Amino acid sequence: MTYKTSILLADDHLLFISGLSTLLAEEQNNYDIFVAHDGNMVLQMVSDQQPDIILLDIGMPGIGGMEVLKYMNRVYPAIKIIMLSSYNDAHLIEKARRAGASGYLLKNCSIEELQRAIADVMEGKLSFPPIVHLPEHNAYTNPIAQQFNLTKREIEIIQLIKEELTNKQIADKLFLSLFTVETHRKNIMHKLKLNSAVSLMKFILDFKL
Amino acid sequence: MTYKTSILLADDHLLFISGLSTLLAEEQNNYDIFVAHDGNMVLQMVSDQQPDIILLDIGMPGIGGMEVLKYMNRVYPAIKIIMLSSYNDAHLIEKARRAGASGYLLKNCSIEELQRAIADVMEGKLSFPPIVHLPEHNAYTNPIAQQFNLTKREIEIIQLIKEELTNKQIADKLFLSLFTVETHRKNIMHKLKLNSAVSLMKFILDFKL
DNA sequence: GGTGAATTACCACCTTGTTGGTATCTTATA
DNA sequence: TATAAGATACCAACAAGGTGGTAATTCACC
Repeated sequence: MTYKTSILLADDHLLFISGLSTLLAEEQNNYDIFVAHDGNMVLQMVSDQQPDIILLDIGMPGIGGMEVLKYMNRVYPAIKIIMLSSYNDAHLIEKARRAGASGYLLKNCSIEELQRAIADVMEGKLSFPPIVHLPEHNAYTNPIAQQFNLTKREIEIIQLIKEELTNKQIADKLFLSLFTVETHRKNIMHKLKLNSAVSLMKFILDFKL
Repeated sequence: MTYKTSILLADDHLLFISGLSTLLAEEQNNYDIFVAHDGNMVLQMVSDQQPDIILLDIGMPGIGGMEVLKYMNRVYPAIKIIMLSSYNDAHLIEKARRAGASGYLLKNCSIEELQRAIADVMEGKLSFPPIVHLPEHNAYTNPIAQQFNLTKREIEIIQLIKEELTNKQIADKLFLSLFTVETHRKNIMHKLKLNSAVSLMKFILDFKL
């Protein structure tokens, strides 16, 4: 009999782990699947079953995935951990890597990618998404900003408004006249069809400018 | 041959819908399963397949679940929609109900609950979680609000400030003197250690008051 | 019944932002 | 090179909010 890779699925969404365990159990590669739906249960299952790999939801309630990861890494360094997350966030990925994860998978990956990652990790490799320097959604490429025809300077000023600077402070920072900043602000307000500094702040935060 | 209930699974997490469709396909009750992983694909699949039921993730990126729900309800009123969500949030549940959903399921429900909900909805019933009046995290019980010793009235006024009302408008709405509102605002600013209306708005949004 | 917190109300002075103008200079581009 | 868009700068009148006061009334709670 061939060796079965034992996998612990840890995610608080029952539907997700039921589905995923069915899916994995169906595959010809044999897996032993265990499930846990909160941090405490993970700790329990790990000490009971000593799985090879844990697929660990990063966003579990209570003891979160990151905390479990750090704990596991300290107490069971032999167990490989692949973080599961909804977010393709370079920052999160880095955090997981530094905390000792063996991999990071997006929940919208395919089953093939999942199997590939499991296989890689079992061979001792790491499995992280390539650091894609996507056209990052900074303020300048923000679709909202484009939609409202905001200019570079206007967006720059919006960034400072977001930092709660007054027109005077912005003028000093950018070596501009107070009048100039007022003019820019006036134009911004027109373009966004707003009529108060407070509304502007709400707009900026709501639309993540 | 018995009639198969056709179900469209709409969720951006491929692993989730792969798993769930396997799980549902395995069940003795026969389902026809289709999947979609974004809002546009949902619209496409619905017009192609005319499913009986849509299991619709409330948090899809791009065109969100709520928007799809509203659209479906208008254009295909015969199709029943069960919202899938991670959040047991009375407010969200109410929103879904009012927008015409036939049900609301938590992603951490069991497969049995899912089947029960599908069956109920096919019979024309509604399937919503019991309205549990949990200690709701409204503005009044918000830990931040408590930490800063904000009074009921102050929180009430903060809610209106968040709606971009001016002091005058708040005074009219609450049948108070403008001076009174100014006083409340002054006290709020002191308690939060802020010094401008703009900073206050940022604080309110950042801390989700 | 007294105390303190909460709510209400007022005033004067100041700072900040809003609005609707005008006007010059630069820069990208057709 | 002509034109348009962008950035810069100024002004005046006005609106909104910020600050530091005072003070009366209500209401919960000891």
